[in-house]
Amino acid sequence: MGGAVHEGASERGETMAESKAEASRGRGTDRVLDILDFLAARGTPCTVPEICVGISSPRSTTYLLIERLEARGYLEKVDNSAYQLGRSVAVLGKVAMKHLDFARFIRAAVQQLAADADQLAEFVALDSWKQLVLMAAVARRPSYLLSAEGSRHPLPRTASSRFLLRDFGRQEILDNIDERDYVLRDGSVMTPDAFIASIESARDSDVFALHGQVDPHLACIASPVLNAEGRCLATMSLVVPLVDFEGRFDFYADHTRRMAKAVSEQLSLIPAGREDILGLLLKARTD
Amino acid sequence: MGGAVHEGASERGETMAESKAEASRGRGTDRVLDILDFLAARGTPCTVPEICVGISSPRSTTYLLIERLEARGYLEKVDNSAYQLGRSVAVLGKVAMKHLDFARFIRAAVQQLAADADQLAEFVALDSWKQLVLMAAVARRPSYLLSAEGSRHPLPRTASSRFLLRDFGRQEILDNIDERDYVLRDGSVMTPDAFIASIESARDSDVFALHGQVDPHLACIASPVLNAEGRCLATMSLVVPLVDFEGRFDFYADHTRRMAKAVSEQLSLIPAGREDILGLLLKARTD
DNA sequence: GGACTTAGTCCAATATATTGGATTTGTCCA
DNA sequence: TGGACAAATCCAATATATTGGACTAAGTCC
Repeated sequence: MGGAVHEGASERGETMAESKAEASRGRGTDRVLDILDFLAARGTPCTVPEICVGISSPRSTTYLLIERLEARGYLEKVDNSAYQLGRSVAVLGKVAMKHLDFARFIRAAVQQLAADADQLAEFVALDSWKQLVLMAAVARRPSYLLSAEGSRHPLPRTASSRFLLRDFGRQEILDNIDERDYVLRDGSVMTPDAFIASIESARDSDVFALHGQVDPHLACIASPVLNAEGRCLATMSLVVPLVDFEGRFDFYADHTRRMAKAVSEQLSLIPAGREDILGLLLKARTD
Repeated sequence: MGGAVHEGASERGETMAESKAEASRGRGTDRVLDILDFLAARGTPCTVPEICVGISSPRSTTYLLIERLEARGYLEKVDNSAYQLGRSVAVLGKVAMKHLDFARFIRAAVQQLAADADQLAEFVALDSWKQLVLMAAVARRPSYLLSAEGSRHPLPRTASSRFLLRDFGRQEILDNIDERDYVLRDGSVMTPDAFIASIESARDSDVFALHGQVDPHLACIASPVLNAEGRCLATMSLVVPLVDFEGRFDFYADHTRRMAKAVSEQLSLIPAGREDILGLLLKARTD
């Protein structure tokens, strides 16, 4: 949505403009939720005009609704005239958190994936331009693998990075990744262009596998965790000894994909660009 | 609001019922927030009919609004047909919590009170039919006082209890308080009836003081922290050596009252009967 | 200090959200 | 199986929430 629109010929343009577009009225209930979602997505206080453009609603309506939300403690005015989510929302969230334990759900998913595949499973996100392992679970067999929660890896070495970097611009990627990170485990060097190309090649896939990049004896397979708009928030990933991996790509891919989808549903409403919320949700201690 | 209403004579009652009440239409935006607040106040999943009576709204409207809320992740269906607050609300709450640190505010208030009065100040709630000190702050002078965060005291000994028990029924109070708790510090025994009477006597006050009950050399003064409906959620309290207290009641009462009011504003939207939310809010670790 | 931009308020016209009640669907038990 | 009750859906009538635009207030910039 929002792509460039082909302009009609100018003489026709007038005619089309004449057609009463009859933009239908918005609904108050939707607008109220739009306002809340918008402020959550921003994360910083916003003025009423900012909110107006952010949710594209008329000024009169917006002022009215914001007044009502403020009266009920859903919004609070900070400084002079910027609003942010209010105490009612905080209380509501606390109550919601009692039932909804995101951290537990994701951990269960990681453990399930580890059990299903009988391999090391990870839940991975982007942090400071490294791959950060947020959760990891080993299968029942004892694992010699080094990956642990909290560990960071250079992005070009990881399968997950192909999805995690998908929504960044080429230049941004080139600017932020340390050039030492392009040195792979076997000592060979990947060119930034090859890396970008690799990211592009994964754009339309829902799994991506690397063999021997992290470790010469390991394969790594990842599947993206997406929000409602299709932005990649994180990945589910398996680390598999090459000896197990041969000829079983589909098996591992299927399980990884399935769990990534399940987690995506849970996290689908995290707004694009607010992956920090993911961190907050995982830190939740609910009782 | 909600006090007992004098019924008119029965024959007049009919006449009044006849008057076309012309109940004006409700507003969708309000109803949406009503639903969220109601579910937060309940804390358990509710069916649509339950919500209808809970917020007294027509069925058709309620089904419609709930459907919209569910579509946006603000509500989730559990089991077959009961709803509870959804993941959107949890995310919203997380974001709101970044700005709104209730724990910090209350702690600041307790410390302020301690500094203003130059005495031990406490933020106190009811827990398992004891008085629980949730937060405490000492004035700049070193204090020999024993009170500490997490400590529990028998209710009849405390000034705070007169407010904390205000909204409970006589029988409930009698049933739940251990009879040993009626033994005061000096060894004398307060009768349950005297305790109930004491609670009643404090009902219309916004401060209550006890001399020498907790300790023969101490006075204790408390002021209630109220929610929007006037329910007592907690108290702000000062513990003062009797030697300092003499002739300075107004000074201590004023400060205690003022801080209790300030905290009340912060907590005013905690629903009656959900004091557990207070615990959740205080535990919030926001970064 | 005057012109210009941005923020906020107010109001009448009308598109539509809300509503009661009828209807259908589901559930429970005899 | 059927009868009774509750839950959920549907629908037309109308009360009203939404809206554009006019208007005022408040900054901002030369």
